[in-house]
Amino acid sequence: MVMSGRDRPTLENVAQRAGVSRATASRVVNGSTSVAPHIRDKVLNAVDALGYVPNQAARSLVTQRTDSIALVASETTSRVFSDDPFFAAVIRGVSLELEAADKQLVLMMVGPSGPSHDRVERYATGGHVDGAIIFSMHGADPLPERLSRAGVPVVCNGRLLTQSQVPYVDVDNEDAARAAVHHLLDTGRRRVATIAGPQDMSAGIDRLKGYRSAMQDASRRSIVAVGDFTRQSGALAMSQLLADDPQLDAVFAASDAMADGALRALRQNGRRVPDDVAVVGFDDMEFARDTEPPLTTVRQPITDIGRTVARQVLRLAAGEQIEPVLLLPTELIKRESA
Amino acid sequence: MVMSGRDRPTLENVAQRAGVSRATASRVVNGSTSVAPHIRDKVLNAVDALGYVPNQAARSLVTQRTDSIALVASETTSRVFSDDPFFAAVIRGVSLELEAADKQLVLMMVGPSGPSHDRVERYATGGHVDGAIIFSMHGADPLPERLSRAGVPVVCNGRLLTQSQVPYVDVDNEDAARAAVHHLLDTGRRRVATIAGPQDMSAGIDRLKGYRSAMQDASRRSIVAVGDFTRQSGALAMSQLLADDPQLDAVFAASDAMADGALRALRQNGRRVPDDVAVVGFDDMEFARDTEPPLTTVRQPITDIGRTVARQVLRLAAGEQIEPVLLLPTELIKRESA
DNA sequence: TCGTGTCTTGAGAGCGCTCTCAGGCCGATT
DNA sequence: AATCGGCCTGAGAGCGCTCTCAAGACACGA
Repeated sequence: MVMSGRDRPTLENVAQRAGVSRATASRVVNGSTSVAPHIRDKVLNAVDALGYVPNQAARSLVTQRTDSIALVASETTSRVFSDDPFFAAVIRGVSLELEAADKQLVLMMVGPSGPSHDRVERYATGGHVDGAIIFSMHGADPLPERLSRAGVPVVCNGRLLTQSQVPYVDVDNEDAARAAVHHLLDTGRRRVATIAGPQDMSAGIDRLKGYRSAMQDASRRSIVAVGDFTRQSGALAMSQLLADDPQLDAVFAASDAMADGALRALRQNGRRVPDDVAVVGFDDMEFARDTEPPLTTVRQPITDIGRTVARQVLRLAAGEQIEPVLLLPTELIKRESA
Repeated sequence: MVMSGRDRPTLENVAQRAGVSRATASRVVNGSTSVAPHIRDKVLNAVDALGYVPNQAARSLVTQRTDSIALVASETTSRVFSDDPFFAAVIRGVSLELEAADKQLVLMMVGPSGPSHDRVERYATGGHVDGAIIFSMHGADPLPERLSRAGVPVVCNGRLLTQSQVPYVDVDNEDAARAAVHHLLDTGRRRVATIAGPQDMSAGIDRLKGYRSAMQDASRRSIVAVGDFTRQSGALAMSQLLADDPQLDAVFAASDAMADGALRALRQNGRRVPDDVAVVGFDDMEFARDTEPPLTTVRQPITDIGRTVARQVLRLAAGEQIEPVLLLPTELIKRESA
């Protein structure tokens, strides 16, 4: 078995070439200020003459840090692996932030609480990472709490459904949904339905709650169908809603993908948008401005959520206190569908 | 700075508790067969009594392996971070395969040959990973070659545009495109246009080449517009094509997202699909069956590509010889758009 | 001139693990 | 009964790095 790194230069080599001790070479490499300039230069020269790169394993062994953060995502989540690019946007944000801090991103997918669950738990609690970001949890997943209890800095994306102190970053889903529904009501819609997200995820639950509360405020009856954030489920739910209440004149979908599916279903059922039925989505994904008609939707700053959650976990790993809950702002983007 | 793992049990502790030497404990943990069963049991008991998890850093230090593989993706790639879920599907495949081999996935995004490029290179050549998977490269990116030359096992997704021996996994884009165009011609279409992908990526180049070659075979003139794999670019390109040749009766788009954009543009220009214009896409993404009309498209096994590329890099890292080029099959999925 | 304090440098002890090597035990063979 | 061979086990040497601690160098004031 040929190892690529067998002949990689070590700090010892660098020190030798520079004519200093290993300790001094280490100081230079790690940017200590208390090294005489001319010695510093000698070491730096040696470093790039030899193409020296520190061995992370050796470093971790002594520092007890790994400089890497786990990003745990549920593989089954439709938001993660379907035609909803939510996942990519979050990763992007996380990645940007970690890169800036010179940390690595270790991606772990977990199935529905199967063996891969244990694997993640063992890996994370095993000190392989300095912290973990968990997102798109379904149901009352015990993972965040467990990791946290095991001493791993954990920050989640999205409110936890368990009783738990694990900090999280999210938008105010309930409030945002309420705003969307109010917009519909304010523009004269009477029979407003909703296509809710999965009811084992906080985003799904809270947006439905927001819808209900807004409808209650206006003394109107709720008309609900549940999807799973995908286009297909949106189309299906829309058909159901139409069957349930052919008179409905507006629908609030808990994701843009579902809203897009709904648009299709409406079209196929001969309804004009927004003339007959107004549609509001949620996310403001890129494709929302290209649907027919362009989608009025609740923008949430997905990449920012990724960045923020990463920043929080880094702070936590650095021993800082962080806010247990951080809610990022949303904004209703008015286009033509409502 | 409180470290979570400060008091984690070490192999020494396990050995002590089991009343054996550290060497024997190590043997058990690593599944060596030459350990007496009753001793083995004692050690295993100690392991889970203490909740022992091996320290990866220490292990790496001596084995010179890290058990992790880097997945390098170009951040600018529209396929990666737009409404095209290509990225997620590849990751999924890679992840599945690595998980099965108990390897970690380290995700690295690179911008357009900026500082992040060096970072990736340093990191990978620095022995932090056992291998690297590179995908969605733009232009003549020197990264794969450099890493490979530095002794890092590298496998790419997609043909390289540089002269290079770096192995890759892909589909036969040229051939697949040819098949798509032939289908159009065979069904009586005369003026077949194409919306090509970016011409600094092999997938873009090769699919265009396939289109051209099929058109030449049929002695027809090429009608070309170039997009960047996104919906928006597809819509734009379609409008251009329509302006260039109002008589066109078919279009082959190099991605489903662009095909979807094209469908929209066609609709907006009053063309019926497939009656006036037939449309064929490429990818067979999930949404392709829900477009209006459902999209005829070239299916490529994206998740499989991810799996395969992961498998190849693992083999390479294990010192095996691998095929320099591996082409996975495509299939023309006929739906209603053509 | 000598002592004191400050600053830079080097020596060396591990971090937790794997793996080689040698020793010990035991059954088998002559 | 003595010797041989095979199989387990333990001792110990590192892997490459960081960090503590002490020693050396130097400037300064008394």
